[in-house]
Amino acid sequence: MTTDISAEEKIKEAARKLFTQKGYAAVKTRDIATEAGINLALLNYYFRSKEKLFEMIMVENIQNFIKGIFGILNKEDTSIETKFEELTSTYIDMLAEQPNLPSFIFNVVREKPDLLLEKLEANSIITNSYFLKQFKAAMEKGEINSSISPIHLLLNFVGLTVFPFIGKPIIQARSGLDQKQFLALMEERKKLIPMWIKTMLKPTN
Amino acid sequence: MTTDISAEEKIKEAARKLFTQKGYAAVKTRDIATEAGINLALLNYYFRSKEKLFEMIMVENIQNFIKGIFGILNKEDTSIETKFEELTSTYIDMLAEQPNLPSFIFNVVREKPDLLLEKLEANSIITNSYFLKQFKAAMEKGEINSSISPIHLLLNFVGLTVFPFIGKPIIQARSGLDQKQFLALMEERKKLIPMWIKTMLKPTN
DNA sequence: AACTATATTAATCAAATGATTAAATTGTTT
DNA sequence: AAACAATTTAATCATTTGATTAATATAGTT
Repeated sequence: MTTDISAEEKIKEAARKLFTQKGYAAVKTRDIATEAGINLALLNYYFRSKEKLFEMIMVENIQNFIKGIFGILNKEDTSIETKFEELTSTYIDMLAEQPNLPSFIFNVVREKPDLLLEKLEANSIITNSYFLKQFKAAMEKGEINSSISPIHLLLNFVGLTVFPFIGKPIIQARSGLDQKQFLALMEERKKLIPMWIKTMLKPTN
Repeated sequence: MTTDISAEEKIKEAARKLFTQKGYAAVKTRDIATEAGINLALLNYYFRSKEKLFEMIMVENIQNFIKGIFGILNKEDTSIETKFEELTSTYIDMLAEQPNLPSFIFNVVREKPDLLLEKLEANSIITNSYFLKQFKAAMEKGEINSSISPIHLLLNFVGLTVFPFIGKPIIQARSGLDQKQFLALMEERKKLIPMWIKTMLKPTN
């Protein structure tokens, strides 16, 4: 017996699924209504407009995407390496459950550039983090390869972690990996990525 | 004096620009007509339908994305390391000129999953390449770290190279890098990425 | 010039789409 | 039960959107 969900919830979940999968323009209000199994008018009754509904989903998706980072980046008693291990593990678990979050987010920038960037303002998570202080300190002490700037490191970490999920549909189609095998690969990467990052950070002497 | 371009060309270029930027559903035929400065009916006169026009652009975009790989992967007289250097350089140059090709391609899979994957069938570039033979041979000889499978390597290479361009709008907005600075960073990566790949490949003894 | 094929335009169509309305149903309070 | 508010529905609107048409203009051919 499926728990009795309110119409409002049904709409929101249908909208989340479709918007996250296909973006804004490709999803029609009638698609959402059908997916939710409700009358089209209820969408406007509860959420005023398609636009408003989308923004709501978008904000939640962004929060899902960046929550979990904050705590890790600001721990004062873990090493840089440990932080990368925790970040990788947290991210891969999250992406395994919501594999098209990254595509969604990068796509909002394409479809509605202003909208996302404006909502993203509040996000100074990284620049204000304890992690960054820690990183700079290690760099001054010469414990870190100074030829790799923090921005390269960030690009690398996010690229290594997030990219496989963006490319997932193509990868699976081309390689023939099924869902299980794909997840097993990602599980492997939980150990591999921090290792790779570690070697990148190692000072060249 | 702008060279006199035919209406057909104007439409195609406008379509390429807009579709590549925003995907299929978000672009309206009238947007294309306006961008091209032509009468709406000409779009259908020359290209039958929005769908046909889109497919044409898509195929060309995919070809742009994968051309250039083939030659490099099948050279019989270059080392694995050299191949990665050439791939990185070729790719970053190409992406610098067409930064939203990756977003476009990954997005087609979202909007029209069947369409892209069907067109992608012909693409067995990697699996049939001389590179793969070379790679497997090196692995058997123990010249390569056997804990990293070719698929991880591919994910890493593409992730490190392509991801920054997918994330470009967000990265620029958050970091304040201008176009010039961003390109300088990517230029740096031409040397860095092959180096990182190299250390990933190094056997752990 | 007369003819023909091609290119271009303005006007219009039909379907799709986001949104609203008024009526009907259900739920809650008195 | 009566009265009221909240929810849901079917019908409808006004725009948007992809596409077509018929008329006109342009260029090329005889």
